[in-house]
Amino acid sequence: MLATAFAPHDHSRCIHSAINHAQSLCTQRGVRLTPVRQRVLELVWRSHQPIGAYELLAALTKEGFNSAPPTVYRALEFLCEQGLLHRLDSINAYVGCCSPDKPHQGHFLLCQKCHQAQELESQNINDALNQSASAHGFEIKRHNIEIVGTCKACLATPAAKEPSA
Amino acid sequence: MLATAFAPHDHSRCIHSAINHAQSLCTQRGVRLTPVRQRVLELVWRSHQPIGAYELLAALTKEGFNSAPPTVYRALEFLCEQGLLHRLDSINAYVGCCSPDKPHQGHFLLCQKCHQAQELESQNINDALNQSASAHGFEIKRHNIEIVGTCKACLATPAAKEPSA
DNA sequence: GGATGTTATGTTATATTATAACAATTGTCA
DNA sequence: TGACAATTGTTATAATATAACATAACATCC
Repeated sequence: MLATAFAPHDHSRCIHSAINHAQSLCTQRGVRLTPVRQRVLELVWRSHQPIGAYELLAALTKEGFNSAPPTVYRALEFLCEQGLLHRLDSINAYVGCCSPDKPHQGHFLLCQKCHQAQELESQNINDALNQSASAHGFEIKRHNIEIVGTCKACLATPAAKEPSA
Repeated sequence: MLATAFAPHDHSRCIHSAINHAQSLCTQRGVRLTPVRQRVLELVWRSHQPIGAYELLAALTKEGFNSAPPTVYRALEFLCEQGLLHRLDSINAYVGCCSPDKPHQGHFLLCQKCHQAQELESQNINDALNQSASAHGFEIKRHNIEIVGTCKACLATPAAKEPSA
């Protein structure tokens, strides 16, 4: 799953794995993956394209969930706290986390053309950040790394391209 | 100027230098640093603490500038395009750029305590980002690197501390 | 100087994103 | 079962950002 957001793949496995993972993590941690929380997680995982709060809200409404903004923001907050989602600040949108069992902040490649997001976990980036921070005596709490550009698949296809999953 | 946001310094020199720099760059480029644009730039440079659009708007209003949201957003857009400001996506705020003459995207240390922002330009970070991107065949257009935590000065002072400039 | 095109600003309205505050419900567990 | 905690419902509003169109300022060519 780790490096496939931009490439065609069996996305149902991503969803499945994410939900299973989430369920067992929440059980382990003694927190509750309630119906609305699980549904939000599934909706975010429908694709590798980050999704906004109000788009999620619309989807929930359509499915008959009660839904006002706080509903979805609370679910998103919970899921982010649990490391099941990441928020992408540059686009006010959320994307599923690829390895929620180990706490981390993601590094993201965001394709401007197909709008997929690929999460990276680069030790080199972490090292470089830590080095810069410590050179300034700065103690890191969290970080946000968003790299915007064009993905390999979109570079290869001159015409506009639809998201692959 | 480059490494002093978190430390006490003669901030009037930062402001002065930023404005002079901006004026000569705009002249060079044949673009206009109009009164409202220059004033917004000065207001952002009042400190190293990133400032939001509506706070700028309030300041402009107070000074008798015409001001509705588009006024300030347009000025901010211009200044960002010219590389005179950076936008910090994680806090919806703007901060002056320390080296507007060479095009770059900044890397920022954001202190949660004193709310100052320190811009970095780390070749190691750039290298690590480029390496990760090219490993995925990804072409970088721009990036946003925000590191949140506690600065040296605030780590040294147990009590709450006011911004130094 | 006046006509003309371009850039910038003024103005009104509204879209988008996010949270506060309090009430009701559900889950937990002694 | 009662009591407390966690979650969700509900209403209202705050905070951030842009669309759309009108007007004004500037440039420059004749």
